[in-house]
Amino acid sequence: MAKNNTTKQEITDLGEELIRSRGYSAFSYHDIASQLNIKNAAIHYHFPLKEDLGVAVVKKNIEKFEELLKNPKFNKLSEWDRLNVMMDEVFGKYLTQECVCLVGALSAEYPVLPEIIQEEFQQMTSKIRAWLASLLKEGKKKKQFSFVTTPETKALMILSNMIAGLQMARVMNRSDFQTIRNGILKELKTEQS
Amino acid sequence: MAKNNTTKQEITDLGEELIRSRGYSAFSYHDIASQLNIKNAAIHYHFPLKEDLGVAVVKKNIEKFEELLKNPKFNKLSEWDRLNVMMDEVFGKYLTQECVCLVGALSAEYPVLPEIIQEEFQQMTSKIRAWLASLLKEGKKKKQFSFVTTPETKALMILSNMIAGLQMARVMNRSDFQTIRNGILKELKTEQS
DNA sequence: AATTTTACTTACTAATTAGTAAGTTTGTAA
DNA sequence: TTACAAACTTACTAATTAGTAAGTAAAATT
Repeated sequence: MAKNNTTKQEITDLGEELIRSRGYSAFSYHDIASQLNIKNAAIHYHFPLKEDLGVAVVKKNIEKFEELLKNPKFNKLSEWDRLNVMMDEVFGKYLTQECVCLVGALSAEYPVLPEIIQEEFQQMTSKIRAWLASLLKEGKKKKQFSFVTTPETKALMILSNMIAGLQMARVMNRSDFQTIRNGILKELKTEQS
Repeated sequence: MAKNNTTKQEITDLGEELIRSRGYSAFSYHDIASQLNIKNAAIHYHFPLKEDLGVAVVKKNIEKFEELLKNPKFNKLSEWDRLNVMMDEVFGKYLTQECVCLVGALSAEYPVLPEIIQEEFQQMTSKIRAWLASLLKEGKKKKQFSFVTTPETKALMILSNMIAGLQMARVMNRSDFQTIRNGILKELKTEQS
């Protein structure tokens, strides 16, 4: 038929949304099929195994992240502004839906994920960590950021604030994420080494 | 038969471990039955619905937490030491297993939890948050802690560090949690208001 | 024009799942 | 000692699940 050459992408996008809202274990091919008005087997045509879809979702996020890092406009920004863009684009943007970030969704159910997803997911988190640590290091050198720990430790702390900030915002108040976000920025401004 | 009057408790304990390691959606009554050498229906005898077991697990944790808060020995400790005990008892103790804390496990799959579990879980998180905020407030007054945000914000930040710290430790390095823990303490020592 | 490939649908299977109904055995109370 | 209740097991059901095999229609290739 080939009436719709974007079905595969629609499946990937909805798959990601379902992973972020319900988790990898808790979403089913039927959820996707019914929402996209296609049949179960159509999803299996594009992604024979559920783990194939999972890997595609993680890979898509890695690519999106790497494109952001290569974006010249992004790289012209100050360290401070790049941190803000990261917080808003990679994490805060999911606040409007009842979603968490992909890192938060997948790390919570890490032991039950298929090995191939675990491996891809490790790649993703280590890339984000490494980038954030280098941003913090550079920003500290330029006196934009102030913090007392190593850049690697501060990167871990900010990342965990983002991840669980979204999770907690879903349980209690939507504003909890913004509260945490503002707290991070305030500390980066005022801490002393 | 009544040969074992602790079966119910064993089910609750294993249920909690499974929720923390695999998640609420991803564990089944069969997992419990096979590990405890009992039958499926034996679990349904004690907990007719899966959500009944979920609620029991959350309630058990609330009680454990409240008993800690009422413990005279615990209350004689300094704010600094109470924070350390909380970090180690409520969170860090699960590091040895491939588990996260209950807050991290349940908040990640919050939207798919039965309503009755959601409500009980909200109680739990708000109690922890409130207690931590008051500890930080008191500790700041006594010059034990130093931080630039409100105690409520700092409580949120430390909590999210604990929650996602355990999640990330499972994905990357076990030591990530300790790194975050030590970072929190270092910042509390050295930040300026 | 004939053939093959793409992108599906129809129709299914086998496994896993929460949950139930009807027993069975043991301990306890009358 | 009889009745009853507690704590199960046996044996099931209905629903959901990932995954498959075979067919079909349109599009691209030859």
